[in-house]
Amino acid sequence: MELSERQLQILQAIIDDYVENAEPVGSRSLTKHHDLGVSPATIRNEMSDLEEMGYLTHPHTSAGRVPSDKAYRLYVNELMKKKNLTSSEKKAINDRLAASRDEFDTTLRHAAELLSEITHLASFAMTPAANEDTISFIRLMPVDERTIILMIVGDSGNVTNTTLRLTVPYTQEGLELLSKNMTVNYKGRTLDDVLKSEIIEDVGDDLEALSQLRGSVMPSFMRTLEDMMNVHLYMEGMMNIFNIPEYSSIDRARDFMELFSRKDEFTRQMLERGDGVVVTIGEENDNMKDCSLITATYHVDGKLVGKIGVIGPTRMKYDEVTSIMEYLTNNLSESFKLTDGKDKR
Amino acid sequence: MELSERQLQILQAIIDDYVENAEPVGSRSLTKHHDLGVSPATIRNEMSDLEEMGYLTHPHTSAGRVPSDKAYRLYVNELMKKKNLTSSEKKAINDRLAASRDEFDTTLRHAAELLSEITHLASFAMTPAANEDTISFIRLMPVDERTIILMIVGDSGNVTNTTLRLTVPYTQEGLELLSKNMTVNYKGRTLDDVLKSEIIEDVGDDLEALSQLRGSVMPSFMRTLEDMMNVHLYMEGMMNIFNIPEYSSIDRARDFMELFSRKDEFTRQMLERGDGVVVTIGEENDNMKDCSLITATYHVDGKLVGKIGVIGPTRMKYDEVTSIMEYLTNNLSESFKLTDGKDKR
DNA sequence: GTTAGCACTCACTCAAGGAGAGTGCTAATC
DNA sequence: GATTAGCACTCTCCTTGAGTGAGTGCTAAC
Repeated sequence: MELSERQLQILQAIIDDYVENAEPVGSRSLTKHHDLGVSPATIRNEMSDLEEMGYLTHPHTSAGRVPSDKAYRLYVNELMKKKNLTSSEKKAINDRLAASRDEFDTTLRHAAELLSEITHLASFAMTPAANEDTISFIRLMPVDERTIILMIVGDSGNVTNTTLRLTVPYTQEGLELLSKNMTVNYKGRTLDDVLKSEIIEDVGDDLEALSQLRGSVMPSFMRTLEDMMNVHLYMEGMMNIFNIPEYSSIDRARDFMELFSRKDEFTRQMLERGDGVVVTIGEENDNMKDCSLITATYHVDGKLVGKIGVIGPTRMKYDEVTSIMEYLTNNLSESFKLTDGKDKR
Repeated sequence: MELSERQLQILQAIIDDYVENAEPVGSRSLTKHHDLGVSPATIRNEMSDLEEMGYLTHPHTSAGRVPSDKAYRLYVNELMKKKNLTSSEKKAINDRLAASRDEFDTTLRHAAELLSEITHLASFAMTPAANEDTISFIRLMPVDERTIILMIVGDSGNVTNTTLRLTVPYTQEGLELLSKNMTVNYKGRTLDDVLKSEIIEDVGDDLEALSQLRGSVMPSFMRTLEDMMNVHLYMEGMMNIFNIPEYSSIDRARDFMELFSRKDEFTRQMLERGDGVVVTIGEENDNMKDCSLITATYHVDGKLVGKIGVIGPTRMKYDEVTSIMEYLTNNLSESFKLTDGKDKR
């Protein structure tokens, strides 16, 4: 069952040709484009064997061969070599990410943009799942007589704020007291933990007015926590798929696009994937059985984990794409180190 | 050149049929579906006149008639009647918007979602252009020894924050001093004004350390102001266009989608449009000459102006869409009143 | 002014035929 | 025994042409 050296060589050649041209490759054209040292007839015999082993398929009798998912899997696991990015590619990545270094979500969106520009495929970037992030402090600030701002800051630097319209009046002192009170209660606890816990009616030295204020603020507090935990998903380059022969029929294109309109489901699926560069090919995916999906993880502050990804036809340049993603995630992780080297707590 | 009553009736019938079926309508089928009281031959004569006047076109000799942009314009200006939304439609809109009343951007996104769900077209919502918004206060808050949060609050309730990584150390007092200092300098000024002004090196009672801190903060401050001014664009229902016969070819679909991938350009164009419900049909648009575009404006705090919009083929149900948008924008404006009735300054 | 009748036009569908790329098998060759 | 040349066969794709049907435009009658 082991493939011979020559079979591997032929398989690689077929994959190369097919990835390039998106058309079934025949024995004769293969010998033309590659120096394999044997005649088409020999290629045919080998192709026939490879097909029997499940590495190639046949759209119809008189067509050339097409690599199967199994072939791509073999290629990804054994055959492909890491590509080195050119220094201009590296520079483009570095420049684009550096421009927005201190704005987390913007940086991520740029990463997704880069990914789709370089690979000419659809790409996405997700913020980390923040349920393990811990609360650093909570602050309430006045805007006008009926409007306040609620701000929650996590230890990872994750910040969310909401503008609240109150139905009860408030005082500056009331806000400060409640801010401190909430910070004391929740500091150091994970978002997940706080969200799941009962709302604590800490009556300690509460005044009547304060407890009213708390009552108005708590529902929004919980909602904001949830939003803070939510993974944000940025998608880029969806248009690219229109240029890919695989999706040149309107129905295929629609199917492809619909995967992404269900953002929540898509996000959930992506979260389940492992760390590092993960490649899933065709049938290996739960839905999108005619796509390949490559994800890679980056780290924030060495702790929280976010993902970026690329989606395209199974016929894609796995070597290039994985190499770019590796470089990109390393770069992101480096950017997102909060305090260089030191543990900040 | 004035159209007769019968011609208007026929034109309306043709528009109705064509909007419904997306197929050129012939004289015979028109008499079948509408009670016009005349024979197909008469219809043909009238159609011929209408075509001469530019209200109808002919894909080819032996096909039925298709309304021209001019016909839709006439329809929108003269013929169409306002549709009343059913109470269940109204309820759906009210419920969906009420659920997120205090989170501005979320509410807007929901509005766009609603719009595309009801109309089955592509839709968008834009936050107001905030260059006229004035600064209420600025605050700097510590996170850890190298990280602070910069928060800018506008008088309209517009809040933006950024996490900054400092290369210089800071003190709590330094942050507070700088916050106050910046607030005093910028309070009441419009974002536009501040962005355009030179960075003021207010050396008054500045310490050396403070001026260093200011130096690190100012570039991010400016960048954050810019972000705050930026119009956010939420697009929904792009997938809907796959179900529209006009865009059933991959090329047309691609052209359509490409309009939206250029978000900045698109936003700029939309900002130029007038207030209230604005309908532009086919050739009346600068690009997207085969689409119609309907926009409507909502108000925040009676002052800032944002837009929502719908894009589809010129063949669309103008009466329904405009009615829904009118209802929706009224609802949004109502939601976004900060302090009911009273002027808050 | 309206209508019936009829010739004509044009897109669309379907089947048939030819071209081209490729396979699979067999027999000859190295 | 592996490799190769040769050839019949298969299947898609493209083109062509005939047939169909919806619709118009014109003319003559009402």
